[in-house]
Amino acid sequence: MGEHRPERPTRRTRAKASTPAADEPEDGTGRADGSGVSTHRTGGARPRQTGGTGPQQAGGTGPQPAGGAAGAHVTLQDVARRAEVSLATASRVLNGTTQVRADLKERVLAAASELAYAPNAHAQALARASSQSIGLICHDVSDPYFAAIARGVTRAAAEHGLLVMLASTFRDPAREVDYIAMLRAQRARAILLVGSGFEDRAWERSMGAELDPYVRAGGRVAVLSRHRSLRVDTVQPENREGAAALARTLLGLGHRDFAVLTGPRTLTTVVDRLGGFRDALAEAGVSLSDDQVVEESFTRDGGYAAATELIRRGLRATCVFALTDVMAIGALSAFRYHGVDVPGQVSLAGFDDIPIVRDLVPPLTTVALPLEEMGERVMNLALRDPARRSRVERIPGEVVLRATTAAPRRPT
Amino acid sequence: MGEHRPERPTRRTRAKASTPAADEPEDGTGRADGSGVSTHRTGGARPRQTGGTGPQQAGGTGPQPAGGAAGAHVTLQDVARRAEVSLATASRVLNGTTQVRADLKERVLAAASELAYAPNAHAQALARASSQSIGLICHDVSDPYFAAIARGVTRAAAEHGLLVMLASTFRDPAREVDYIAMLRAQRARAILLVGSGFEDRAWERSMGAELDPYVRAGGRVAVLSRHRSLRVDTVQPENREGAAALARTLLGLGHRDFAVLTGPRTLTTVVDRLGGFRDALAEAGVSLSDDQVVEESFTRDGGYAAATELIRRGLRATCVFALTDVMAIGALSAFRYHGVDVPGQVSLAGFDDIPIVRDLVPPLTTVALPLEEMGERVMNLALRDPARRSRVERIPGEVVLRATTAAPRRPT
DNA sequence: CTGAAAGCGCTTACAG
DNA sequence: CTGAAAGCGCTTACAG
Repeated sequence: MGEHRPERPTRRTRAKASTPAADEPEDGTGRADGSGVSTHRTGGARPRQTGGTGPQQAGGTGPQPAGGAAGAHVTLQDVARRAEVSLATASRVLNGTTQVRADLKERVLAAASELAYAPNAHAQALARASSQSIGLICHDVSDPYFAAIARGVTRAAAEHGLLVMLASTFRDPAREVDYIAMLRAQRARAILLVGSGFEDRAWERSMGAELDPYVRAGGRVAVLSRHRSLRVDTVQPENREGAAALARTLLGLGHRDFAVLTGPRTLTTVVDRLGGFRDALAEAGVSLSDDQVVEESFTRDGGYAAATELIRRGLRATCVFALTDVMAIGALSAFRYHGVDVPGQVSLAGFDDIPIVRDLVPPLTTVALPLEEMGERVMNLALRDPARRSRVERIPGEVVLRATTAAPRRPT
Repeated sequence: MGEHRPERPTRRTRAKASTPAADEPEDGTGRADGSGVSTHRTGGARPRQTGGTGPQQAGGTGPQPAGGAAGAHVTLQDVARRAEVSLATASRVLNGTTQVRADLKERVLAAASELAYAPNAHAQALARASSQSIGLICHDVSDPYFAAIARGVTRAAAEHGLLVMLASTFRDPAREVDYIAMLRAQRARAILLVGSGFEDRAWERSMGAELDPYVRAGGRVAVLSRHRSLRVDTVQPENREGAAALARTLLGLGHRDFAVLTGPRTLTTVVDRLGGFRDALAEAGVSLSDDQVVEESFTRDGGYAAATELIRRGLRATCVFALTDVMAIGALSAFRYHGVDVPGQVSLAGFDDIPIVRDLVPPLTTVALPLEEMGERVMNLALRDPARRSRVERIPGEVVLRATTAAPRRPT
C-alpha cells in the first residue's frame, strides 16, 4: 500500500507488463483510518502531461494516496495471479458454477477480497450474451404518478438483482425513440414503456424500427398504459371503464352539467378516459358540450391553466373531471384562487389516486389505481418466459369518493 | 424478410456460419404494415426443445413472423460484410472518427440501417474502457424530494448522452453498499449518492471499501447532502444555516415554544437541521425541551405519527418544525384530523419546498431548496475534469413564509 | 484512406 | 476438479 501503481500501459502491452500481485495493497477493506473513502487528489498535484492521448498520471511528490493512475481496474487475471490459479478457476469460484477444491477456492476468495475485485459487468455481458439491467422509459420521473410506478419497478427489479436504467422523455416522442435505441445498445434484458403512447403514425413507425429488431433478438418489452400498436406484454389500467364508472357515480350524485380538463388528445390515455366518461354520460342522456372540455398539458400547471380557462369561459358545469390527479391538484388550486368553492360550487374528481391527494383539502375524489403494484407487474411480466404468448393484465380502477365531490347545489 | 434466421449457432462456430448478408431483411424501417412492432410469437407455437443448454428455437409451422431465433443480434461484422468493407472501416464510419471514402461510407450507413444495427454498448465499453452510464443512488424515488432531484439528474445526464441507472435503497445501508458494488461492476462513469448518509462506523467502512477502489480506478463520485466521511465533490444544502434562519424567522413572529418533528438521528441531515434550529433558538435564549422533539421515520406517515404523538404528549408548542416537507404534509393532516387549527392553534413549517406544498391548504411555510438544480449540479460536478481537486457547492436555503405560520395566539 | 490483427475482461466448452 | 484457449463484439494503433 502506498506504492505507486504504474501508469496504465498502452493496451498492447498491458497484460504482460502489469504490476505483479505483490505490489497490490494488502487489504482493500481493513484500512487503518477506517474513515471510508480517503483516496483524494492531493491539493497542488497537477497531473503531468504525458503527451499524446494516453491516460494521465497523477503526479506530485508529497505524500501520495494509495493508487496513482486512473483507469487501473483490478481484473480477474490479477485475482487469478495472486491466488496462483488459472483464470478459469478464478472465474469458477467467483461464479460458483463448478466445484473447486477447497484450498484453491479459499485463495481465490481471499485474493478477490484483498484486491477489492469487482467483475467487469460489460465483459460478463459480452461473454454471457446477457446483461443485468432493464430499461424504464416514462414521461417524467418527478410526476408522482410515474414516481410511484417507478418505485414498484425498481423494487421488483431489485428482487431479481437487476439494475434499472431510467429515462424520462418529458413527453417528447423523438426522445423516446432515442432512449429505446440506447437501451437496445445496452442490451437491456427488458425495456419497460410506461405511460401513454402518442397517436402518431410516424412515431409508431420509428418505434417499431427500434423495438422490432430488439424483440427479434430476444429482448423483452412490456408496456403500461399503452395498448395501440404494440402487441407485447401489457399492464392496462381500465381507463375507459374507470372513467365510465366515475361518470355514473357522479351522475348518481345528481350532476347533469359536466366539464372535463384534459391533456393532449394524442395520448391514448386521454382518448380512453375522455371517451369512457363521455360515453357513460351519453348513456344517461347527458351530453358534454365541446366548450366545456379544456385541453392543456398533463401537468399540475396544465390543470391550473385549464381550470382558469374554464372559469373564463363561464363555469356552467356543476362537476369537473380532471383526467389525472396531477391536473386535479392544479385545478383545485385555481378554483381556490378564483374563489370557487369545492365542492360547494363545483365538484371535482381526478384519476389515479396518487398518494398526495389524500392530504389535499378537501381530499380528492378519484379513480384509484394500484400504482406501485402496477410497476411491479410490468417488471414481472417482462421477466416471464419469453416463449409464452403475450399477455394483457387489466387493472380495474376503483372509484373513491372523497370530499371534493358532493351533490350539486340545485340539480338541473 | 420473412425468411427464417437460422438458430443461433454455438459460440465457437458463429462467426463463420452466420447468415450471409443476402438473407437479411431488406429494410428495417420500411415495413409494409407500418404498424410498429409486429414481431410476436404466434399463438400455439411452443418452442421446440432443442436439448442441452443451447438457445431455443421458436418452432411452429404456420405463418411465421419475421425473425425466428432469439438472441441473434446484428453485429458490426454483419454490417461490414453487407457493405463489403472491413470491420475497421465500418467502425470508423459509424463512429465518425476518421475520414472514409464517400461511397464506402454510404454503403456502411445503408447496411447499418437496413439491418437495423445497434452497436453493442458492452463491447464498446470494453474496447473503449469507458461506459455511457452513471449511477444514481437515493433513498426512494417516489419521495417528491428525490423525485425532483432525480429529474434534474436525468435531465443533465441526457444532455451528455448518458443513461442513468437508478437505485432506491429504501433507507437500508446494506442495500446502498450492494448498489455501489453493482454500479462499480457496471463501470458507471460516475456514482451519485443523493440523500443523507448514515452515522454508522461499520457502514462507512463498507462504503469506503467499495468507493475507494472505484475512485482509484478512475471512477467519479459526487454526493448530495452528505458531508461526513466522504471527501468527494459535493452539493451541500445549507441545512444548518437554513434551519437557523427559519428559527430566527419564527422567533421574529413571536414564537417561544417550539416542537420539532424529526427523522432518525442517524441521518446527517437530521443532525444538521435539528442542530441549526436548536442553536438558533438557544442564541435567543429559547430552549427546546426533549419531550417536544418527536422522532419518526422520514416519510409522510412518519410526520403524521409524530404529530399525533406530539398531541398525545400535550401540545405545548405554538410552533412546530417538521424537518422535511414530506413529514410536514403528514403532520398537517394529523393536525387537521385532530381538530388542531393551523396556523390558528399551531404554526407549522417544513424544509425543502417540494413542489406540492404550494397546493396544500394552507400552503406550507418552508425553507426552499432548488431541488432540480441541485440534481443538475451533482451530475455536472461528477463530470468535471477528475484532475481538479474536489469541490463543495453550498446551496443556501431560503425561508419562504406561507400560510401555515402566523404569530402565536398569545405570545409568551 | 483502408485492412489485418491485437486487445479489452470475462465465460465456458473441450481436453486432460 | 483444473487449465489452455476460443470466442463474445467492439476499437484502434500499426503498417500499408
